[in-house]
Amino acid sequence: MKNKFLKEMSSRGYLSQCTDLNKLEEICNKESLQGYIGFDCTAKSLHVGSLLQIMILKLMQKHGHRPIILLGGGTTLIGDPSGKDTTRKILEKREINKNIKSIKKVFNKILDNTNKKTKPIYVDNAKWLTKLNLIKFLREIGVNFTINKMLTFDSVKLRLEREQSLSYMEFNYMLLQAFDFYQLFKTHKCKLQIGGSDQWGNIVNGVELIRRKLRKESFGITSPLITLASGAKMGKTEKGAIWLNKDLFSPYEYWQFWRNTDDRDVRRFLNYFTDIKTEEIENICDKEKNINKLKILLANNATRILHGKKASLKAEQSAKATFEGGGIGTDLPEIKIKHSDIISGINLLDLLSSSNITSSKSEARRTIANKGLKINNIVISDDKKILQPKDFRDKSLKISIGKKKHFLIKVT
RNA sequence: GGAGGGGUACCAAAGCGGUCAAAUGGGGCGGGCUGUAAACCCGUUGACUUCGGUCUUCGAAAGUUCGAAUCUUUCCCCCUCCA
Repeated sequence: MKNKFLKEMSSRGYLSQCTDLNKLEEICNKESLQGYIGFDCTAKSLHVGSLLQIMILKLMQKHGHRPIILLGGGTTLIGDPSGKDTTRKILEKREINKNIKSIKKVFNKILDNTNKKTKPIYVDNAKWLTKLNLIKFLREIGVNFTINKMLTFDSVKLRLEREQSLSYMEFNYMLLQAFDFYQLFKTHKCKLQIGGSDQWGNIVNGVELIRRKLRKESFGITSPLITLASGAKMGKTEKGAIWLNKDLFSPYEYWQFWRNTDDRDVRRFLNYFTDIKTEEIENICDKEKNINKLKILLANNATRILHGKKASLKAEQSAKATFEGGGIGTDLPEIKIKHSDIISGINLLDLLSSSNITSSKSEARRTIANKGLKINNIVISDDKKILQPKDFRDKSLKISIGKKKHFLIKVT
C-alpha cells in the first residue's frame, strides 16, 4: 500500500473493508478528499464506542483530507436498526437539536480547527431529509432498491431471524443513509463514507445509488467492530456508558477508564486511541515489561487527545496520589456540603445516598457490612456513623467505595 | 379476522394458592489473592428501618379467597401458524 493515509489506516487497525481499495488509493494519491462519517444523536454525548470513528477523522486531517461530520438530526428521527435488537426510543426534533449542540463540543476538542484546508465541515441531514416528499422520493430513490436485496442486509436479516419485529419506519433507514451520501456527493463533492463494520450495508447502498443516479464513483470504508478482551462491546459498561463529554464523564474518570484496560487490549488500544506512531508503539511495547506503565501511557495519551494536556496531567497526578500514595488526589469527584450541616453532625448513610455515592441507603448499608467503605482509608463498620467537624481535615474528607471509587467531601 | 403460545427482578429462566422479596445461571457490587489486569475463591444483589420488622414488586385493572406471581374476568403488548 503506497498511500500514507490508507497505510496508516491499515497499520493502526482502522481498516476492515473497502469498496475498492486500489482505486481509492489512486485517488488519495492525487487529491485531498472529503470524507464523511455519520453520527447518531440519540444522547447528549457520544461514548467511547464512537471514538474510533473520530480518531479516523483525525487521521484524515493529518494526511490532508477534510472530514465531514454528519450529525444525523434527520436519521435519528427514525433510528438505525443496525446492531440493535429492539426499536429504540424515538426522540423529538427539539431534543435531537440539543444533543447535536452538545456532541459538537467533542469534535471541536479532538479535531484540528486551525488548518483551513482540513477544517471539518458539519452537516445535519435533517436539513434535506425532513423536506423529502414521499412520492417523489419513492420514484427517484426507491426505484433503485429492491426489497429482495434489502432483506439480505444484516441489519434487517438479523432482526427477522431473531424473531424481533422491525418496523417499516426502521426498514427505510438504509435508504435515507444512502440518500445522505448521494446528497453529500452532490453538494460537497464527498467521495468517501466511513463507518463501523455494521454500516457496511448502508454504505454500499450509498455507493450504488451514486453510481446509478450520477454515474460517478464513490468509496466506502469500514472500521472493525472493537470488542474488549472480555468479549464485551466497547463503550457501554454495566455501570453506564463511557461518555466523551466532560460534563457527563470527568477527565479523571476518563483517565481511570483507560488505566483499567485489560492487559490483552493495551497494545491494540495504543494503536487505536493514541497518536503515537505505530512503530514507536511496537518499540515501547517490546521494551517495557511493566504493563502498568503502558496503561498509564495509554491513559495519558487518550485523555490528552480529548481533554487536553493539563487535564490529563492532573488526572495522572490524582491517580498517583490516590492509588500509590494512599493519600488524597485533588482531582477526585467532589461532593460539597454546607458547613452548617456538618456542625450538628451529618448521618453517613444520608450523605451517601443524597450525594448519589450509593444509589440507596440499603446499598450503603450493604457496602458497609461488606467492609467496602472507607473514610480517609479507614474501614468503617458502623452504619450509623455521624460525621462531625472533627472528622474533616482541611475541610475535606475522602470516602472510598471499594478500591477504585473515591470521592472528596468538601465543606463549603 | 381465526387458532395456539407467552409477558416474573438488570438479563435469561424456574415457580403455578400459604413455607415467595420469589430457585438457578449470567451480569453488577463488595471482600480475598494480585498489578487499579485476567483467572480463581467467598459474600452480596427491591426500598425504608429504632434491626423487632414495615412497605412496594411477578404486563394493567377488577374480582374470588383468611391468604394470589400462582385461580377468574376484562384490557394491553409480544411471538408462531392460518386467512
